[in-house]
Amino acid sequence: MATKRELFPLVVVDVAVFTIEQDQLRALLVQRALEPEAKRWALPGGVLKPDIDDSLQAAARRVLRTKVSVDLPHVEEVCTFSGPTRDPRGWSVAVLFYALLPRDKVHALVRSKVEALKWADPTHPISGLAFDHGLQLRSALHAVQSKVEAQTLPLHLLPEKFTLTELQRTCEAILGRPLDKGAFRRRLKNSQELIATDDFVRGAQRPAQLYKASDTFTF
Amino acid sequence: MATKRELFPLVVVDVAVFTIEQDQLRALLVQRALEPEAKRWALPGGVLKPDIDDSLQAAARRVLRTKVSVDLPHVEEVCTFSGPTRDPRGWSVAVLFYALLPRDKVHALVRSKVEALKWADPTHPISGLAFDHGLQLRSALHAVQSKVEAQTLPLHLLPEKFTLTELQRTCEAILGRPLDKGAFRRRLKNSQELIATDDFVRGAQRPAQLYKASDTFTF
DNA sequence: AGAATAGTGTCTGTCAGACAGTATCGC
DNA sequence: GCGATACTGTCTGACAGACACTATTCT
Repeated sequence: MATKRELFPLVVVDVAVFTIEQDQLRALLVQRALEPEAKRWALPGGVLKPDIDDSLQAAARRVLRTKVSVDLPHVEEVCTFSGPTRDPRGWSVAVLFYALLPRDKVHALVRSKVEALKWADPTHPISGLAFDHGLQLRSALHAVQSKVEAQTLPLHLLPEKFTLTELQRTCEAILGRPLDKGAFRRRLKNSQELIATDDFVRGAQRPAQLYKASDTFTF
Repeated sequence: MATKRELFPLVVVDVAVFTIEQDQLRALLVQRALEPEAKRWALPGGVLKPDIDDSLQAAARRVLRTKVSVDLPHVEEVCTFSGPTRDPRGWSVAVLFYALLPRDKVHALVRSKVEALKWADPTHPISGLAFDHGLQLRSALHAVQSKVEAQTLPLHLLPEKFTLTELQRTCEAILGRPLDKGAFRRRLKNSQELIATDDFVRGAQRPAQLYKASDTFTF
């Protein structure tokens, strides 16, 4: 006798939220409050609600608003994970997204409907996550790394204005390897992606010029 | 009053099948036999069947077996299309894949459960396709072009053994621009992706050496 | 021989990595 | 002045595009 589950798969969205803390790349994990997989750490995710979501991407943004009270405009699809056994509730499709949280908004997150939040280091595998979220996190990391490797600037991880050194540290944190300062700055000068502002950061040494994204920039 | 459709989205897979005909890139279209959008041209696609599919990718391969009687081992996910209005049946998720059909197997296709088949030129937009398949086809084309632009060889479009000139013509058809012969061949010599065979093509002029994919090659 | 296609060699511009050098701050 | 960080200039090697050149076949 066929149940509804055998005719209609469960559709969920999961989101890997990345940020930068102390020049290190971090990924957001939430501790699940409800079954299945209650109490286990997982990527924030939720079941698609066709009655209130206008698209899968909108569902991903709703999940972030609901679980950590943050609205991130830039949410990108990575790929899907599917099959009869990845979720104990039955045949499921998980659509994975990633989002970048600006470094200066890390402490704006508020947990809601989850037991706890934490930031983990995604650059080496994390075991024990719920469902196939360990695999999903690796896929999301790879997607972000490919994007930066392909010369895209991860400006959404930075405040509105930032120094070139901060941007370089951010790229290095994502890629997991050092970049040459001269080559990095030369590339940015030649591209039209950044606009130099008149502001400078006055710290303990020589002031650094602040830059911002050009109007034409899109991640 | 909520219907089932408002709680469970329809999940479908669509596949853009590419091949090479007379040194031109072609995409497979099928004429739909059933409502909705009966009689209109579309990408081959079908509803996910959780009771017989082990994954979305397996569903995509099943669709190709069912509709055009071909089993293609290399089916890659592109992205998803979703929303309440893209399919008249209600809120739907379409997962788009692309597949490459070897040039020498173009005539192995047999229509089944569709009115007709045809090969279209995907390099300029095709209007009038069912659902959002015009948009999907553009996305799939872009995915294949990006892959080849990123130095991946589209060997699945060629017979098992092929000449370097044939490979170059194939890449040119996908990218829509000419490639330099010297640079193209130099790159292949330096990479370890191809193996030279002892066979030659004897045609109307100087024989050309045949190559095959190296064992380590993966698309 | 001539046409046609296969295949090679060479020049050059571009660009990234390496790294040394200069500039400007706080102390 | 000195340390620290910001920023620039230059050398070099890798590589892609351009293109001319040679090689081998058929007619």
